[in-house]
Amino acid sequence: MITPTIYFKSLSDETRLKCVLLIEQEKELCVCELMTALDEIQPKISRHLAKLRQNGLLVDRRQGQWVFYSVNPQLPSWAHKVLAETLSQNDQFIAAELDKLTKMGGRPEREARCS
Amino acid sequence: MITPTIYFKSLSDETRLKCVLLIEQEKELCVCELMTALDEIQPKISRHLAKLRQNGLLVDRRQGQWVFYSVNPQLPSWAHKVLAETLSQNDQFIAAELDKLTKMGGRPEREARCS
DNA sequence: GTTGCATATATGAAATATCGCATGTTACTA
DNA sequence: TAGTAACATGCGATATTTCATATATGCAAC
Repeated sequence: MITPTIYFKSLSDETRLKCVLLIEQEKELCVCELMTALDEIQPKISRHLAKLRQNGLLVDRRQGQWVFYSVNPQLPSWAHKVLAETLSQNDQFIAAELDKLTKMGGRPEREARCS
Repeated sequence: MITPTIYFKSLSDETRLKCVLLIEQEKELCVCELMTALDEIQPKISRHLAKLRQNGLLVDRRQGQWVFYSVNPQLPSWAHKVLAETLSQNDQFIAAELDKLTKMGGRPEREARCS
């Protein structure tokens, strides 16, 4: 079970926090979409996502060449409420990133998840 | 206004997080009470409280020789809900500290605040 | 197998955070 | 004014985090 310290430490970096909030908002995003949204190089995004996965905040699924990340459905409810509450009152915080995501071309197609 | 990044960075250290949650629970605590509860030396507690004050999470009031810290009433509601939600589902996280606080002798008397 | 794209990780340097100790400040008391 | 208790801060040492670059891995198409 994730501790409050590990949880908040995971959210304490701006890149990681924006990744998590974008994923919370969009349900599922792959590395290349986050690269475009945040305008950051691939290893940087990948490394932060790895930390978020190791710390239990995100889960990933591979579909062909893409790896999609989503919020871990097993997160305790307080942890998920923290994300939902933060997102609901901070649209400005990820507005520019969501805009770039919308304007991005060639986004990968999703197949239905077996969930 | 506090940014989500600064807010979560403030909560990312275990000492700071426990201080904030204890204060949220007890409404108001002074440095020496937090020293006892967390069993940490005074400069360490004081420095973390200073950072929490600088980042806008806490406010302080001096009463005689004591300085009492409480949660900033001007925190945006999402930020306060994060504290309340975290506290409500993690009693174990600060149980030992609350116990030491209860057993502490010679705690300072509070005077009514002019609020 | 080879090429190409998406993603992951290793490495080491640079930046940042945390710490203990010593010292400074403020307030009460005598 | 001197002494004591509570709290704050300056400083150097240490630990942790973040970063860019380079390289490795996994998958699909040919």
